[in-house]
Amino acid sequence: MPRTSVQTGRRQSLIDAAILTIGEQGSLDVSVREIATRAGMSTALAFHYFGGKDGIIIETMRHLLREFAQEVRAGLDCATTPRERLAAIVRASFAASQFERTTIAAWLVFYLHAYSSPPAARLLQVYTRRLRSNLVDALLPLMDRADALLTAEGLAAMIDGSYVRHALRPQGPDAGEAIASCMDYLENRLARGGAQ
Amino acid sequence: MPRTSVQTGRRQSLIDAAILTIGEQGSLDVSVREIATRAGMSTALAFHYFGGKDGIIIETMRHLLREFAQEVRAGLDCATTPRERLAAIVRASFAASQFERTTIAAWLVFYLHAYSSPPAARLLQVYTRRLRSNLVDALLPLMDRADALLTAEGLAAMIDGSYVRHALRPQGPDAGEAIASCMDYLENRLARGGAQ
Amino acid sequence: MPRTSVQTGRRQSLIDAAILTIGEQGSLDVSVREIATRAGMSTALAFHYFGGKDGIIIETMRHLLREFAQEVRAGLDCATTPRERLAAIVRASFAASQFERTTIAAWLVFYLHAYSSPPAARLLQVYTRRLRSNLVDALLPLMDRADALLTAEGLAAMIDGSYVRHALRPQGPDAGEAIASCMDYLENRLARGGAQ
Amino acid sequence: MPRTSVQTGRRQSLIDAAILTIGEQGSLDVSVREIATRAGMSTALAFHYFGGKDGIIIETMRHLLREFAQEVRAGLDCATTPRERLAAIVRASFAASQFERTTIAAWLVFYLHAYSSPPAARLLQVYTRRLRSNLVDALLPLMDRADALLTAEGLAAMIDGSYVRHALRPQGPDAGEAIASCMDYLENRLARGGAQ
DNA sequence: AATGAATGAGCCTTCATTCAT
DNA sequence: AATGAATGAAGGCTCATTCAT
Repeated sequence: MPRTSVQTGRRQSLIDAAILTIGEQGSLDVSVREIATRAGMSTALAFHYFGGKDGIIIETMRHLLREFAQEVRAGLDCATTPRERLAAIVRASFAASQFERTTIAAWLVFYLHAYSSPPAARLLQVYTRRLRSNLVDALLPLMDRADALLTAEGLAAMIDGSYVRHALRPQGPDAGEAIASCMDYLENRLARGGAQ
Repeated sequence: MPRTSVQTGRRQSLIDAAILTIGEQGSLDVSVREIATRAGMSTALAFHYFGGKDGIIIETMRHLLREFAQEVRAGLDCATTPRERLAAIVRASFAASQFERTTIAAWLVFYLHAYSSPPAARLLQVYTRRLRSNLVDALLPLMDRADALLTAEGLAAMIDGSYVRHALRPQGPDAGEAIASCMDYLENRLARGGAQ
Repeated sequence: MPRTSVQTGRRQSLIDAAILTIGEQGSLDVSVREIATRAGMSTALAFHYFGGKDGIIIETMRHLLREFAQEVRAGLDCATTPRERLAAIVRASFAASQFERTTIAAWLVFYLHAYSSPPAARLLQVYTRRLRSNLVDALLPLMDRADALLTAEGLAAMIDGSYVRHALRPQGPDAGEAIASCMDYLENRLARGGAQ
Repeated sequence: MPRTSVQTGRRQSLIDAAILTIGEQGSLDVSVREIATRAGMSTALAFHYFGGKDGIIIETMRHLLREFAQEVRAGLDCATTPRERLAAIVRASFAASQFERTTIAAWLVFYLHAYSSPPAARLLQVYTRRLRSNLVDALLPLMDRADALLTAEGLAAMIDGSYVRHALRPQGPDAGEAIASCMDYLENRLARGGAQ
């Protein structure tokens, strides 16, 4: 049977609450009770919807990844030149929906979680690979394959590093600076032809 | 009274076990019991030495940071030119003692922990600032102040990003590649004068 | 929402078990586990209902005080003359529901607990004051205010003292003797007009 | 071998610390560590001297009882008439060395402890009986045996009750009032011949 | 659909106690 | 005599999870 709209709404509330709670705490060591309370429902209902804490975690992760993927797709749809495509991917990474203190922390938590949880690792890998192939595809018209691979890896590292560092800044994250850093890296790679 | 050598040894065992356990689990949500058992002592003794779980965590963090600082200092002592100084810092970041799967994960865990724990945040900031000033000092002979600040931030992001990404790779981290990436970033910044 | 009858029953079971356990042990140093087991429920459920050990203690104390207050009220309702009112209060103090070895010990434990626990002290004071004003009110028709205050205090001391002493007697407490002692004190005060 | 004076001093320090700690806490649920620390020695030394927590408790109790017995004996030595003997016993009960907030609480704690600890009960009974026979002996010249027994019991209850009640008063205990209450009780019994 | 009741497991922590020095 | 090291046991409490309603 199809999910009722009420169910969809409840599920979404719970995922939102999970991101918030996990992000604030900077850890998965949060109780289902707290998440459920925040989402305005009983613990038992959260279990009913997601089957368990693991379900909540995986579903929350999936939500974050899906949102990011949409952001990327939307950006790519409006881009025509390779450079525009690259800029779109970078911009998507720091889009408003993602680049907020709490959400950043949640991202990092999931990164770490994937480190020891196979299902989480699988989930993350799917998106990681897709992003990587997006980057390489956009770079191939601009350089040879070897350079493209290195540049993609470097850019991805730059993006992730900016994520981590901005999350830590007391003054809060700044998407503009992060994007500028990444694009600067990219421009330098393009200008120098990746000569190492 | 001075710490006896047996106490020092026990404390170190426990810190090592903590890094291992936290790193493997990718989380601070590990029991003191597991850490203590791994270190070959009773839970109660761990409390006797560290006062509590928080004490263990903070002390473990301090150990990691101190070890990194030593690595940096050792590298800087052998460096003469600015470029060598920069390379030394980068290399220290991926030194063998740090850049191992488990240790990397522990680093990230502490990063996240600082996110919600003031004492951890203070501790981390001390080292973060020192590293930053090391980078800027080494860059100032090579470019103007504004560029130096941007480059330092970018290089730090590149280092952290490489950390995160290498931790996730199924094939395990590769210090050589990470160092190459960071040095490439640096060279490009130097060559182009940071023109954005 | 109103407390379900099952909840009320469970709560009462736990309070009864608490009185028993605390009374037998003569101390608050009893484990929640023991109380809960005796009440036929899990430790976790005890926490669910009472929020913690403190909650159990305070609620148990409240129960004891409430029961005593009811006993007093019931006695006063049947009394018409001042002397009858005084006798009623004395009798209530040694009523069957209160004057049993275990319960007496529990009373003393709570007395002592109030000594170092502000919430317990507050709770106890409310009842102490009410009892005192009951005594003084009943005495005022029989003597002047100054004497009434002294007599009330003396009678209260006599009641408490009988409590303590009877609790200690190997042969167990004897309500009749205790009541006789207290009434004798009272009669002497009335006969001599409290001349000191 | 005889106890060295150093040992005697240490033991006394520990007993004093025990009275203080137990009295403040209003409970035997205090750690040996706290007592020992307060007495300025290590936990292990406390064990060395007293054999265990039980030893500390019993010895502390014994100290309190002995001190009280001395106070009584000293008072009786100066008394010549039966009335003076009775007054001496009452006064000893509220002597400065005993009637202080902390000490009172400690007394009550031990009373309760005797409730469930045979050794403590035995100890207490010895003194209880001696006090009782002191009272009866002093009363026999003034009334017949039956009345003397009742009066002794009543006076003892009055003393204990005053103890309990004064310990609880926020304004602190007042020895003068307590003594007056007890002597008033006694005078009334003597005047009326204990006619019940 | 939704929730309170209920619990076993586990965690952090403290404690009384012993032992080697 | 005196102490730090060391531990098994126990306690209060929380949590993920199930179940009956």
